[in-house]
Amino acid sequence: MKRTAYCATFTENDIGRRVTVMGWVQKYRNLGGVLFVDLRDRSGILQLTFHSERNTELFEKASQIRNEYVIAATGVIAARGPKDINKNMVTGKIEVLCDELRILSKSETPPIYVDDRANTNEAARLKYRYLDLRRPEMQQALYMRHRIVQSAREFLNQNDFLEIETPILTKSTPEGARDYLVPSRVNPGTYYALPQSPQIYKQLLMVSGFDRYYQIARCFRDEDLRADRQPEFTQIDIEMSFVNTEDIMEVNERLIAKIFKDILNIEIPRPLPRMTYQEAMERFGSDKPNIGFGMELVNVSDIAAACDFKVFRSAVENGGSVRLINAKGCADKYSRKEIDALGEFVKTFNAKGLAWLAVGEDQHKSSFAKFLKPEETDAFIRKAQGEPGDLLFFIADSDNTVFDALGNLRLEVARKIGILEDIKDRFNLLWVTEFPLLEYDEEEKRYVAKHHPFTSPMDEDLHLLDTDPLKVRAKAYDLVLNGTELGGGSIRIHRTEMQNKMFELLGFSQEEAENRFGFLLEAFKYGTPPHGGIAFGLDRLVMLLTGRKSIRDVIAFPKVQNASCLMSGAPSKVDQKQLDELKIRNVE
RNA sequence: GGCCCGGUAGUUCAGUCGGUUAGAAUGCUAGCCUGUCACGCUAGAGGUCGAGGGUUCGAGUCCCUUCCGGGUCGCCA
Repeated sequence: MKRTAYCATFTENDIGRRVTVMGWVQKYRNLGGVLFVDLRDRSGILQLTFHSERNTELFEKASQIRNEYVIAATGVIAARGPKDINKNMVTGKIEVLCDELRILSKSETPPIYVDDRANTNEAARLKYRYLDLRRPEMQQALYMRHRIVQSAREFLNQNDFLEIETPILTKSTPEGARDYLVPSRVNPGTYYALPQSPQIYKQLLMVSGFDRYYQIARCFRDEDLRADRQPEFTQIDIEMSFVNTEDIMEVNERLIAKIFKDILNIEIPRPLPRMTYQEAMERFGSDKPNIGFGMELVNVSDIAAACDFKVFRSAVENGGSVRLINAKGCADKYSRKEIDALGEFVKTFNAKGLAWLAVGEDQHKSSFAKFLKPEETDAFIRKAQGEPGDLLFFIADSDNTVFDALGNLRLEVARKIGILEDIKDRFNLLWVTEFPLLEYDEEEKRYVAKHHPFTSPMDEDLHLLDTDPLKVRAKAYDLVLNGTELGGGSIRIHRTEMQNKMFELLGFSQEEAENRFGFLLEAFKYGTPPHGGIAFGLDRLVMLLTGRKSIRDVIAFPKVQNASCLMSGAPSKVDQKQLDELKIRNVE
C-alpha cells in the first residue's frame, strides 16, 4: 500500500481514480449502514465512506475506527450527490468509496481536542504539544514560519550573503542579558555560555573578509519570559562590510518587502518612513511607536510652568515636563472608576499620578480645575486641540517617566476604545534612528550601552563623548512594525582606539576589557573593514505576519513563563554521577 | 522579586448567602440508526473541587500558606 497523494489535493478531476490515502481520523460518523470518516493529514480533510451492504466485513473493520487512529484506505474517488456536497470543505464535492482499510495505529482517547474550535487551556495544549500541533491552525503557523525563512534565505542568497554557522558553546560576556551557562567537563570550574546573539562572531567574520553574512541563528537569554519573549529564540542575523547606515537599511527594506510580498502579497512602500529616536519619544512616548493612529503626545510644559498647580509647575521646575494625550470623544466613555484604574496603570511606569480633564461645552470637569485659572485650563485645551467630549490625560514628571507612562497610556486607551483592533490588519513599518549611544544605569552607577558596546557613535557627536556622553547619538536603527520592535542593528566600531574609548566610557578597566573581549580587540588590530548589520526577531515577525498574539503560537515547542517545558519537564534534576563528572555540587 | 487574573469530570465551563447525593455541554463506553459532515436517538461510566492547614455543627464557597498556568512591572547590551 503506497500513498497516492495528500488528502486535500484531490479534486473533481480525480473522480473515478483509484487512490490510497493515509492520515489521522478527525471524526467518524456511523449511521448504521453507512460510515463516514473525515481523514486528516497536513493538507486538510477528505471524506471516506464505507457501506455495510457493499462489504460487510470491511464495514465491521471500519466500525473499529476511533478519533486520531492512523489509517490507510484505498478506494475510488467518487462525486457526491448534489444534496451531499459540503461547501465548507475544500474536498466537499468528492469522497472515497473505500474497498480496503488498514488500521496503522490506534489511539487512546486524546486528552485534548484536535480541533481549532476547541479553545483548550494553553497549559494542556503545551503538555500534549504533539497533539496540539495536529490542529490546522498550528500546522498553518509552522508552515508560514517555514515559508518566511525560505523567503529570507532566497533573498539573502541572491544578494551574495553567505550563510555561516557560529558556535553555540561560546564565551560568557557579562554585558547585557544573563547568560545560560554550560559547565566544561574537561576544564572543571569553567563554563561556556550559550550565545545571546552571534554578535562578536559575525563581526569576526567581517574581519575575515566574508563581506556579507547571514544566519538563521538561535539565541539564548536567561531573562524572564513574556508573550513575545522566550529564553531561546531565533534571529535572522545579518552583517555586511564596507557599508554605511543607508546601505544596510536599503538592503533590509528590500528583504522585508520581499517577505511581505511573498507571504501576504502586500507591497511595502519603499523607502520606509524614518523617525529619529528623539521624535519618536516626543510624539509617541516610545522608541517603538505604533504610528497607525494619532493621539500623539502634546508638550504643555510652557503653560504648566506658569500655572498655580504645584504638581505641574514643580515638574517643569525640576527639569521635567508636563505632557498630555487627547482621547478624542472619550469623556463619556470613561467612568471615574475607570479613570482611577488608568491612574494605577500609569503608576506601574513610575508616574506619580494621572491628571485628567474632560472637555465640556462651556464647563469642564477635571481632577485639578480648582488649582487653575479658567484661562489656564482653556490654554491646555487649546494646545491639545480639545473639543467638547474629549478627555485629556496629563502626566507631570521627568521626561523619561512622562514618555514611558503617556506612551503606554496611549496604547492602553487605544486598546480600550478598539483602535488597535481596527488597525491590526494594516502593517505600519518604520525605522527609528539615531538612538542614544548610552544610558545611565542607576543601580550600577555607570553608563551602559543602549544597543551594545560595539555600536559606533555618530560622527557629528564624537566631540560630546567626553563632555556629555548621554547626548551622543549612535549609528543604530530599529525596524518597528505596529508598535513591536522587529529588529535592530548598527554600524559597528571598527577601530581599536574607538572600541577602547567605548569600554572606558562603560567603566571597564583595561584589564576587564581585555579579559572579556580581548580576542575581538586583538582581531581589530589586523585590518578591519567598516561594517555593520542587523538582526530580526524571526518569532515576532512570524507572529505578526500570521496574526498570532504570542510567539508561543509560532514555535513548535515553546517554554512557559518559568522557562520550563510542560511536555518534556525540562529543566530537570540530573544524576549525581553527571554532576560528579562536572565537579559541580548543588548548594541549598 | 512586586502586582493582577485564573485553577471544579478527559476538555470547556456553571455552582446563588457556607447547607441534601457537586451539575451542564462536549468527549468516552454500549445499543439503535443507509448520506452524514461538530450526524441523530437512548442508556451508562467518569470528580484528590490544584495541595496543605485553619474557622465552622457543616467549606467547592470564608481565612492563611503553598504549588501550577497566564498577563504585567523590574529585567531583556
